[in-house]
Amino acid sequence: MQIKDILEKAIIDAAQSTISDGIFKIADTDSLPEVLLEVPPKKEFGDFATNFAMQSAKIFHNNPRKIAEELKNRIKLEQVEKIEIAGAGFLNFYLKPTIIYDHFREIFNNGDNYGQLPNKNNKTIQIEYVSANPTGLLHVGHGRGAAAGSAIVNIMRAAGYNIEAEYYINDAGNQMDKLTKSVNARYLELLGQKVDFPEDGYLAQDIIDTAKRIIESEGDKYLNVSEEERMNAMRELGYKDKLAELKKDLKAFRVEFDNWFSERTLHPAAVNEAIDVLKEKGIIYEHEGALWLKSTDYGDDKDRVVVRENGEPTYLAADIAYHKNKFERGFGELINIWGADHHGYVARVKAAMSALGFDADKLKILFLQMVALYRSGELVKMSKRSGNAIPLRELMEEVGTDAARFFFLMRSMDSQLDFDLDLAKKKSSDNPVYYVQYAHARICSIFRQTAEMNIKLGDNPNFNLLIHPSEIDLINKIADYEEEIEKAAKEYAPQRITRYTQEIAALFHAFYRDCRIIGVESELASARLGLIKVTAHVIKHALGLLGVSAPESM
RNA sequence: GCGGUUGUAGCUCAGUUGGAUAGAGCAACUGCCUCCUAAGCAGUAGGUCGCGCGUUCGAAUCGCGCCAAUCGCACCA
Repeated sequence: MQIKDILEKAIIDAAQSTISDGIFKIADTDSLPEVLLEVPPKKEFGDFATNFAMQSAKIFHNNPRKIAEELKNRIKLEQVEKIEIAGAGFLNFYLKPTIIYDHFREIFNNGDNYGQLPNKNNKTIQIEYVSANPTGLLHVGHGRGAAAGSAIVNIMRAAGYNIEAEYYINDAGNQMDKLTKSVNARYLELLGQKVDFPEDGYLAQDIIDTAKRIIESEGDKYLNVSEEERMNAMRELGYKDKLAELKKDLKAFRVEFDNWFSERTLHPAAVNEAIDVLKEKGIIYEHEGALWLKSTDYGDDKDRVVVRENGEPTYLAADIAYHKNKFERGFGELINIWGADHHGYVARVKAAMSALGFDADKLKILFLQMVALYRSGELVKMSKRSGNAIPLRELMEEVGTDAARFFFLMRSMDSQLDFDLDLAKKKSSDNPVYYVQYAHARICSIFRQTAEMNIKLGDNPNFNLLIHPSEIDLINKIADYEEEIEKAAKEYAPQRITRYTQEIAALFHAFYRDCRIIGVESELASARLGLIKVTAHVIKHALGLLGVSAPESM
């Protein structure tokens, strides 16, 4: 049982005993507030604090300090050195120092497993993210989604959730037609034919690269076939090439998926079936030759077309079929990560799911605000090379995968992100990613040297020797780690972990200043080696959740 | 016009069931390498938490109104 749970229980028991002793009276309908234990903002306020007395002032009809006094007198725990009443009625708990050492010893003995919480045995949660069209390169906006999604997947798995990561490939519909026409035009052009480039085609350089690769592998054999045959070939070859490029970039960016779901598999059967079910339920109607979803019945601003006048299903129709499919796969929860520019789309998808009889609340849509790149203080809008939105691979080349991921994960998802390219490239403590990585490298360096000097960690270091404030701070930070993972998972907030890595690195650097390992007597050296061993593990583990490497030397 | 997000130190931002003197990094200024990596550490300074009203013992946090930035409001995806 964790010390927090012990304190919580003791507080509740004390509160209940004040009632049974007749000190305070409460109405039958009242229930005790939840005990909120927090680490106080200042060290002087103890190891844990609760505002329970203030929270219960109302139902006890008494002032918080009086209540706190009664609670204080009833809580007797061997782990607690003293309890103080402070401020408006805070109860501050000061633990016996041995408690933190006992806890730290457990962490130490847990070794590399620290940071992996027990499996929650939940129904698998599906997280769908990136899902960029296979018609061009991933750009930095996709990069932020990729970093956030993969970090959330990692964090939730560490928190003990069962997770399946999925990529939805929009390999059907309009944009594939545009891709086909564009690749076709570039193919012919590169082989010396005169072509009119399609008006709505994709102009970027990467399409030319795709056409080049097709020529490399297939040669000019599609020059002398029918238009139809060539277009079919261009569609499949172009698609294959684009998808391969996407996967290449994602892999380089340390992003992995358990499942790649092709939109094509929904056409036409699943799409038709979804529409038929909606028709049966009477939420589809015909108007001006098109089929409309009556999404206004479910809170949408207006009704939406699902089948166009020309008989083609809209993107929404496929998306309804896709989400229906997801619900039918029986996940406990469905999480989508979308760009902020898609927020207007939520109401209609949820409307369709509700109409189909699913619990739309199970579908959780997280939004990512936009990314703006800055170089020398100036907003960078376009890639010089491609003339288009900045490709993720250019960012990776410029600042590296570690810095790109770390910077993407520094801010909460619903803050717009200003990405400072100059800062991300700096090799100094100004650059937060180096700052954290350096802490890890420093520890590894100490281990290399102590190994040479035959300073031993041993199996059972005496951690009670770690009494310097810098040591205590570091121990406490380490002890917080699993709770931080839990919170980050619950709030889908990877930036909490990013922040945590910066904080623990700062505490380690302070420790490094104050506490030497080489040159102190061996029992103390051993305890300190134990402390930094766990520190290194936690930093590496936390960076791992973010998809950032932890180098052993820099 | 309607909707989402944002507004906290000069800059970039943390700060969730409402709690103690609102935090960090950068930039600025001042110090610290005969000593395990100075890619580091310590200190100083910096605030009407966008504005107003309300709820509360207590509000950066909750409610309402306003202002500003941004993204959206397709038979595009």
